[in-house]
Parts: sequence; structure tokens; C-alpha cells
Amino acid sequence: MDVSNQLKGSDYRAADSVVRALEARIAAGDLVDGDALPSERDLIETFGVSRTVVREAVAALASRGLVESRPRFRPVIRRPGYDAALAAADGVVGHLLARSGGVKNLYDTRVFLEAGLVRQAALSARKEHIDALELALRANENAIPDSEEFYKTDVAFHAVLYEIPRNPVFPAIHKAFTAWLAPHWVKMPRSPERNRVNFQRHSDIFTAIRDRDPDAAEAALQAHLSSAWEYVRGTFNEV
Amino acid sequence: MDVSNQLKGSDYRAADSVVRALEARIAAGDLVDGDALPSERDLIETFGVSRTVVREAVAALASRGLVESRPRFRPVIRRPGYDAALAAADGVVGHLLARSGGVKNLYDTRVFLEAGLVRQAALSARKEHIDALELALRANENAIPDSEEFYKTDVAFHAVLYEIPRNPVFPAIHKAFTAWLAPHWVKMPRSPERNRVNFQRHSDIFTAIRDRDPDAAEAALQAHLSSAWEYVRGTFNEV
DNA sequence: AACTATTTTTTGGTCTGACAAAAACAACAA
DNA sequence: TTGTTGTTTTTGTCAGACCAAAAAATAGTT
Repeated sequence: MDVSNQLKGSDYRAADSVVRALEARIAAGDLVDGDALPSERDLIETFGVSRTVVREAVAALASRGLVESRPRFRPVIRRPGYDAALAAADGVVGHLLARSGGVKNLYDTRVFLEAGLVRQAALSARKEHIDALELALRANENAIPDSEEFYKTDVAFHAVLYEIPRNPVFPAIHKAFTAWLAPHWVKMPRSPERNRVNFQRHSDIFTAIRDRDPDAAEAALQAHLSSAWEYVRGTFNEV
Repeated sequence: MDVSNQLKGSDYRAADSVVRALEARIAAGDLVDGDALPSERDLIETFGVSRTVVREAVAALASRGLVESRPRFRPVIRRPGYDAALAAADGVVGHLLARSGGVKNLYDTRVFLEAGLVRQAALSARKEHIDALELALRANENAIPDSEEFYKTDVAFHAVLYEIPRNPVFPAIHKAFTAWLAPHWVKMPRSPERNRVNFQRHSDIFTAIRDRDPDAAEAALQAHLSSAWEYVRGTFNEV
């Protein structure tokens, strides 16, 4: 399968052909998730291009999340999920967060999203999700003395909210949000007293959802996240 | 500035150092938006690495949206915005959309988001935004006979909704959504009658927002987008 | 036979040098 | 100033080489 029969200097890159060919193989299930990519020397033969081009192609695949490549190791095929899509934005988001107002923008987006989530949860969450929410709430309560554990159960509680719509996009978004905001979050001062307050807010949210009161749920969440923001706000030097 | 003094075979890639250095220069404003990147040979000298590494680094920069590189042209510095972040996910999203249920998942996310947008708009939109909305609505009305123009004004109307929170993340999301869903959208059959229905829905949404009725606004939007989905649904062969 | 230590082979990361074609630049003519 | 033509850079691609790390094969041990 020689893909290299194209004019030399056009607006194509030779690597593009290789990328497309490999993409097709992955999509077709010829190369299965978890498999290792063939060695560079193999690909050279298969596609009839130089190693330069092969490496470039593999790098492109990696940047698209179709393969995972650690230095010195054979790249591994990854059939990407919604989280991979968000992860692709990772590099840029880093720069955006560093910009003035970047964190606030992202955090506001999160608040907005979760406000919608709790509202919809109050309207149409299934019993299983409400149970899961209650379970997460209990875990959160038990972790009040241990700030580190509390953070984890905090995240887990919110994660349940993102699962309620049963749309795989949402959990991916949650993952991305926590990953992006975590670095700014860990600097926040923590204490059991503070944890107790946050737990109370979680409890309010849960109650409102269970009682099918969307407005109360949204209000509780808004209160929760706004006050949390005021807390982290101090850790920035930005406006 | 020689960055190459590292052990050869470690878990680093030499290109990473170059990437970081260039990132820093861009962030520092040393390399300004719109400028061309120095030539590869220059970078070789500057960083004391081989051309292989330089090219790899530039490719990485490009995949992160920090430079824009067309084949055969000097890469151009791009101080990335929120839209660049979403654009980075582009490659993966293509694959996700091809998957069964992919379009529905993304569309549902959009509906969810816009439901929240119109709700908040009804609650707190400023007069200027309501005016902008009305203007977009008028344009939409005038375009009823011309289906292609109608599509544009349709997008523009929704775009206003994304501007209301005055958070730059939202317009970027809108841009991404329309870019991703457009290919599936254009296949939808169009007609002035259909356009008129859609305009009426837009009008309902606008009225509800102007009258500060979040529930009505959300309901109108939900009705609008749900019926639109039923329309495009037929153009898929997926479940 | 199963496990470990050691040697051999393969492979990825980097470098050097080369060449064609396209782009950027400079000199010149209209 | 604008348009044409020739010269110099520069990018895309190739080929071959080297090193060190990983993977595979082998030998040795219990």
C-alpha cells in the first residue's frame, strides 16, 4: 500500500496521507485499542515513505489522541473517547488560564453548566441517580475531618451530577474542568470547619433535587460555587 | 540560549525544551501574534539542536494552536483564544461524530447549554443584548425566502444568545458547535415554509426573554431545537 | 519447569548532510 | 509604481548513521 505517489511540492504533506491511512485502519478496527503501533521501520516499508514522514505522522496521530506515545516506547492505539477530545485542548487551555481572567471565565462556565445540571436533575433524575447522589453525600460527610479525602469526595459528588443526563459528553467535561482548575484549587486553605460548610451546601443541593425543586437546587448550587470562588479568589494575583 | 544540555536517552524529548522555550517567548510577547516564526535554521542555531528536533517542536506548537503552519510557508505566531482551544479538539471530535450516537450526544449538549443560556438571558440580559437579539430576529425574518441566507441569520441569532453572559468561552463553544454540526445540518431539507416555522420559534424565544420569563424561554428553545433534531435525524443512517 | 540474570536484537530519539521545489527577496525593465 | 525575471532562502522529504533504552532471546540457577 504505497501512498507516496503524489507530486512532491504541493499543499499536501506526505505525512497527511499516512495519517489518513492509519486513521482509517483504526476506525476500521484493523488496529485495535491497546495494540502497539507497528514499528517505524515497518511503517516505512508499508507506506513507502521516509522515516521523517512516518515520525511526523505518528506525532500528528498522537496530538489527535488516536495514539498515546511515551518517549522511547511504542505508541499505543487509543480509540478516543469524549475525554480525549477535551484533553486535546489541554495545551491551549493552560495558556488561557494563565491569562488575566482566564480562571474566572472557566469557572463561570462551570457554574453555569452545573446550574443547568442540578436543575435538570431536580426535574428528571432517576431514582438510581438520586441514590448515587445520596451515597456520594454520605461519603462526603464521613470525610469532613480529612481535608484531602474531603476534596476527593467533593469531586465525586459533583461527578454524579454530570452523569445524570446519561450523555457521555458531560462526564468528560467534568473531568476536564477538575483537571484544569485543580492546580488553582489545591492552594485554597482547607479546614474541617470549612469542609462542614461545604458539606452542608452539598446536602442542600441534594435535598432540593430529591424534593424535585429545580429553583432551590439551582440556588443552592449557585450559593455553593460562588462562595467557593470567593475562597479561591484570594490565591490569585489577577484582578 | 542552548537548551540541549540534557542526557540523550531519558524520558524527555529534546523537542519539549524547545517547545517550552518558544511558548515562553510567545507568552512573554517576545514573539507577537501575526509574526512569522524564525526560520528553522535560525532556531537550530538559537537552541543548539538539530533540524529534526526543531521541526518536531514546531509541529507540536502547531498542534497546540500556538502557531499556524501551512505547508511551505513560514509558520505564523498565534496567541490563542478560547476558540483555538476548541479547535484543538477538532480532530478527535470528527471521529466521535462518526460514531453511532455521536451527533446526538453533541446536539443534546448544545440543547442543554442553550436552554441554560435563554433562561439566564430571560433573567438578566441587558437591554443592549435584547436589542441585538431583536435585530438578529429581524434579519432572520427578512431572510425567510432565501434558505441559505436564512441559515446564516439563524446561526447569527443563536450566536447572540452565547454572547449574553459576556464570557468569551461561550462564543467559542458556539463556533465549535456550528462547525461540528454544520456538515450534518446542510443535508437537511429546507424551504421557506420550514424557515417560517423556525422564525416563529425564534420569535417565541425572543418574546419570552424580553418578557423576562425564563420558563417560557426555555420551553420555546427546547421545542425549537427538538423539532429541528427530528428534521435532521432522517439524514443519518445511525440509530 | 519456572524463575532470574545476562546477552543480543530491535527500536525510538537525535544528528548530519543532501536535493528539489516552492517561497522570499533583489535587480531590473516598462 | 508596477510587473518581470533571476537569485537566494527555506521548507519538505529522503537516506544513512549512532546511541541508549526497550524488547526479545538466551543462558544459568534453583
